[in-house]
Amino acid sequence: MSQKSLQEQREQRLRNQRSLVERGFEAHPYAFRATTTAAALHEAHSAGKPGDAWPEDDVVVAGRAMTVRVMGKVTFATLRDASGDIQVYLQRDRLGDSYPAVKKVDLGDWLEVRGHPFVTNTGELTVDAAKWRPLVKSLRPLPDKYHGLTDKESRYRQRHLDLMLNPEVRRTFELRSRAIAFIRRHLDELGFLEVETPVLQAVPGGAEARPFVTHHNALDHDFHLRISLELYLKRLIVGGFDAVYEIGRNFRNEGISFKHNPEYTMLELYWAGKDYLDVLALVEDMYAQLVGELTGSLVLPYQGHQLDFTPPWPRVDYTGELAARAGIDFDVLDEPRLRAWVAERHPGSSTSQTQPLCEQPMHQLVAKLYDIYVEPALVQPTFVMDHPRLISPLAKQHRSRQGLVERFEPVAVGMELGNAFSELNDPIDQRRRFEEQAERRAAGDEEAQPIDEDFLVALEYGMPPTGGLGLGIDRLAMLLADAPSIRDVILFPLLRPE
RNA sequence: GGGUCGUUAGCUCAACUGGCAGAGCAGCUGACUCUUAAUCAGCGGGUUGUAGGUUCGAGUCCUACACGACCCA
Repeated sequence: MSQKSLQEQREQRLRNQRSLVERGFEAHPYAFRATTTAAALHEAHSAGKPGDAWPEDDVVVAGRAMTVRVMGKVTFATLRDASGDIQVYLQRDRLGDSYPAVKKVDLGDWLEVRGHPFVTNTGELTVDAAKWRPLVKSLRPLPDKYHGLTDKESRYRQRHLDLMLNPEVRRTFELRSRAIAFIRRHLDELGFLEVETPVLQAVPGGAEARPFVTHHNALDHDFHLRISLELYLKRLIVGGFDAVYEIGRNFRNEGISFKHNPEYTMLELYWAGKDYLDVLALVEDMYAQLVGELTGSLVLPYQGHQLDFTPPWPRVDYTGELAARAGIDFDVLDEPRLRAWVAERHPGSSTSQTQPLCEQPMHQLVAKLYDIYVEPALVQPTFVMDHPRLISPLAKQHRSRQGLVERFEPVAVGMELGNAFSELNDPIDQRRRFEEQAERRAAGDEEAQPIDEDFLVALEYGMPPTGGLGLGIDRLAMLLADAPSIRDVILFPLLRPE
């Protein structure tokens, strides 16, 4: 880290800072008052031609100096603010005594420039400085001004540099932010109430995942970081709220991949009086409106695909689609026949290190077959409907189909975008499901859900018929930004400490 | 978890079958009143991810480790 070249450059920059102070500038002024932005200036003068000038237009711009071209008694610099880049022109004839200090400006410094816009001979909108001052010095050199910062590890570890050097990265995170704002606005207009539920939970439930464990000293008790928001939000429906949502962080103690980060953001909503089909309509509608408003089209280019979000999206049946894609000509929930089929088609091919696929518990077997045959094949936005009961411990028994529940998952480009049910509100049935989970836990399945007695007691007071939804915000952002990895839509993705 | 690839100056990258570690940008000095990857002249900057090993000699070969990327599960 303390390489000589870097150290020398830092010392040089500190000398330049002292030199600026000696010339009467503040090293660290307390505020700046830009009257416009780079983007606003470009928009205001988009029709300007070389030689045009607006001397009556007195503007103040402020930004980071990304390039500085000193040509003796004249200097051009490009300032970058949050909106974009604007060139400024500093000349001795106009600036007089304050001009020589321009030579003490280093790449990366923030500057404030007051002047009037004009268009250079080569056609670039530029602010002709009547006055300037440094706002802060960068003590470190910027990465290569032409190639920028490309090393992915550096980009994730030093996101500030990534944002500085790669404007499209900033746009990605602006897009993510606007998507979340859209969702809030949309749900608020539908009458939903935004709430907050605990991150620290004694019994982590609502999903099948391994939790992070932490410790509260004063209570001398271990807590878990939440793996979902579900069980607390349902308590609020029991309590009488009729439509609630939360956009918050979940923490799952599992591997990292292009579509998994251990902490990620979920929208969950619960809607009294509604079933899963009502929720499906909401998802289809909200996704389409959101994509349309944020990108200007319902067809989204994503990694070489053209994803069409125009409603209605195709609906496919979970078990039916699995049978069709795997080439199974019997009921996939017929356990003996399925095991025999798997033993033949996937002999010994263990997807985990533990046991052959055909010997795994039925719920894992079905889920893995779905992961192999169905999910990767679904490219266009699609609703996968009516999952097996044995992989859905919180969803309500299907009103007309034996062994299935009322559940759907929106899927696109092989990624699960969300998960929704007609919520199970029969406390007796819910206890039975939890007990099944407990048995799996006892058998060594660390992802099986623990029994949440408090939640069961709450359910016994009567939760009205309710539709619920979980929607992955990061994956939504990936689609919107055409980002190949979840790390590209999380500002600070989890990395191993150096 | 497995496989493949990567780690060389602040940044982006070179360095053939093992033979003096280089370039561009950034930096320093100087010139330059419409430049824009400014240009021109000159100069400095390295524990080649870490620890071992082989060798007369290792950025290069071997082993282990660290971190990362991509693919697979």
